[in-house]
Amino acid sequence: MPAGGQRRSSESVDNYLKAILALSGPEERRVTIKALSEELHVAPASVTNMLQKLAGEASPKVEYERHRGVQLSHAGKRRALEVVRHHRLIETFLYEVLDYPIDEVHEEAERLEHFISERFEERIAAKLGHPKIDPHGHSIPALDGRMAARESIVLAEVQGEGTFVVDSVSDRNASSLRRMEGRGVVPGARLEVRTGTGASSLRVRIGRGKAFELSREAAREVRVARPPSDRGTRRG
Amino acid sequence: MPAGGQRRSSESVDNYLKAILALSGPEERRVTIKALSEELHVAPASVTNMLQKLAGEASPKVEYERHRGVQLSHAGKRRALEVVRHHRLIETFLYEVLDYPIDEVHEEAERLEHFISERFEERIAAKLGHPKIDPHGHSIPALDGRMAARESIVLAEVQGEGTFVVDSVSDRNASSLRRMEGRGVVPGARLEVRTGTGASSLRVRIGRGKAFELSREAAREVRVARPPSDRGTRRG
DNA sequence: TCCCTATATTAGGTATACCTAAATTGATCC
DNA sequence: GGATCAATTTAGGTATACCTAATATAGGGA
Repeated sequence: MPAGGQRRSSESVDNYLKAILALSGPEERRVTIKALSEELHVAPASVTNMLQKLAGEASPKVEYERHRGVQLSHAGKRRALEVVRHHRLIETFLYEVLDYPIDEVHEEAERLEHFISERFEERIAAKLGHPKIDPHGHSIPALDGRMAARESIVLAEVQGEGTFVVDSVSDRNASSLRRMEGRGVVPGARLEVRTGTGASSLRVRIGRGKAFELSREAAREVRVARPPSDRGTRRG
Repeated sequence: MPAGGQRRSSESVDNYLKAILALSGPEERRVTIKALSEELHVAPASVTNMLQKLAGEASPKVEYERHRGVQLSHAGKRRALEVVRHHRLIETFLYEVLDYPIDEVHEEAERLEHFISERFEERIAAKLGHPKIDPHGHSIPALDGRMAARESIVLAEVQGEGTFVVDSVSDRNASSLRRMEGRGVVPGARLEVRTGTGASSLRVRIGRGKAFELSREAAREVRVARPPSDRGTRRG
């Protein structure tokens, strides 16, 4: 037997499942080998191998057809959501209970998510009051895998002007995350887009603060929603 | 590269180092392949292989000579103590902060000890007020590897009668640990040995409770110390 | 001293999960 | 309808960490 991370349904497998879940989006499109290869920083050949293995198991975690990409099976989606639940609960726990800086939360969770027990999961959830949202603004899947759908759009894609509420900030890039926090771009903050059309950067304002520039690049990390008062209105 | 538990100084290697540390005792005797094989539930041949690998590294973690057993090198001891520190801090944290039952703490710590970051270690230590003892009564090594020496003896080896303080209860056997807790055999408890000579069981009493029988087998899991008031006296 | 046995070692294999290089496929472009 | 090319797949290899079976060795007892 290998290293030890194995008998426990495998860190690698978990990462493939999570990546497929993330890349297939809410519409659950098929995911290509290339996309997975880039997401996971693994050679395409290795991805093919792994998918063939996962598709050939007793209860397959993916549906895979040569040259046609993959989709999660029911079992695969279940496991992927469980790992996402772990990840987001751990992030919340590190942030709320252990006072981690927001930008260090992701990396630790990325490792620990594979190794915590059901009991650990249950205990931190209880300690946190069964949170539904993590510190980045992402929904935490429930125990049964259900997850609140969020209606939000990528800030970089906002056209024209408008007022929004910050929905989430991606945890993938620690330094960007740190800068966002420094500028008050945190979930729940009121965000006003001043000028957005076409330009390579957006001019935005947080609450009543001073307006500042945000590159489209950086704005790709942020999702925003219409403020509650704005229901049904369309302006952008 | 293998599963993922590898780039991080390896779960397996950590477990070998911990086992050598535990088996070599305070006198740091050489440890045999057989002892390690039994401790780790791994075939003797596998142990030999691993030790040869560890001894042949750039900065070797063990000193190994064919047919003469192993000892930890300075680096190896350092790492082993770091893992023990992780283990005991995690146990304390699970018990104190997450309200784990005492008998579930070990298994979870056994897994997580390999994967937490320095930051995590530092945060839980701070949260707990830099504890020196874990919930089983074991000393927690300091950051620099120093560990308070404890003067205690195995309860099973007590001859005659006497009054003691429970020093520690082994975490290796969950069900035994649970029973001990049920009877009040927990670190710090006052324990009186009523009759002990030769018999296959001991008659003991906790505090002012009712006396009960404890098999020598079970008593091997418990370490006791002379009560503070009893310094210098010898009775057993 | 020599043998015998427990202990240890070597030799050869397995599975996971990665890699590179070579071969194949499918889709598009002319 | 065939060529071209990017994407994918196959083939063959690496490292870790296990395993079993076969072999070697050390140290005690006759």
